[in-house]
Amino acid sequence: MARPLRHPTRDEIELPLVLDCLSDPIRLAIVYQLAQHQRDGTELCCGDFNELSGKSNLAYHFTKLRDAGLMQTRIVGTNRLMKLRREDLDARFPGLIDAVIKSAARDAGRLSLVAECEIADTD
Amino acid sequence: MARPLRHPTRDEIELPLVLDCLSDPIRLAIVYQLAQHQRDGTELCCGDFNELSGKSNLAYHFTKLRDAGLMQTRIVGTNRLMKLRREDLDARFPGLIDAVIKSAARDAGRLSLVAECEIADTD
DNA sequence: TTCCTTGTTCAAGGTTTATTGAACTATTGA
DNA sequence: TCAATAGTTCAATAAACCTTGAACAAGGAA
Repeated sequence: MARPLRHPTRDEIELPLVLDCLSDPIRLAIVYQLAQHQRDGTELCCGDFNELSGKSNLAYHFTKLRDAGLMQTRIVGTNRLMKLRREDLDARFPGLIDAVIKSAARDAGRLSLVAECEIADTD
Repeated sequence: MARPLRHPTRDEIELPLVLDCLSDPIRLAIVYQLAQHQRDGTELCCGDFNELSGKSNLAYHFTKLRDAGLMQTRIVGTNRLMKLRREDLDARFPGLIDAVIKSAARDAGRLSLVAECEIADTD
């Protein structure tokens, strides 16, 4: 399981692939949650998204997000810690991720960006 | 041919559908060209995109763009005049279209946003 | 009217996608 | 060593997607 994961370099990140990733509701929710937790420096692991779908389906979406250059994954023990590649994305496509995250936040009601229980406790 | 075309209202425009539209290279090129010509108030007709693909394939993409709320089409004689729904999009998703257009412009080389001949005469 | 132009619609095709469950690997902890 | 945990990979399936060409509809010009 310690196979090195391939990530595209900054320059290899392609706009259509990024937009395609963001156009899927589950992937948008993943990116949204990564963006939220990025602000306090937290990395998330696969299990943190279990409310969004089944494990194998999530693994499929994680691969797409990693291949498109949206997120970085590092392996720590039996966990995968993931974070948004914000600096790279901002450098390649200034303002894009920001606009998407903010637009998603405004439409949070229709988009189901988080699990039901997480919506409940908005303390 | 004078059937009224259905356009979603501003509020009905959905983020995932918009991003999905923009993730296809042909549709991104259409939106890009609409955005360029919008600045001088020009509307474009279907034929203006003939270099991008065949007519029936373009009609398919036009329908998707219209259904997603990205562009408005009005019928004038035997032509369809199309424009970007910039105000509606900016109201729903501030900064998004701008970031996408600018990112596309930067990557113009890889994206083939215009026909070969148009790239040639950059006068 | 007749033809030409503009553009849509339809059916068919091949491709890619998202989703599932079962089987598997690797690490941790008892 | 053994079991539990975290996550991947594989095969299968149904749905959606993009593309093509042929047939169609409507307006403008001769």
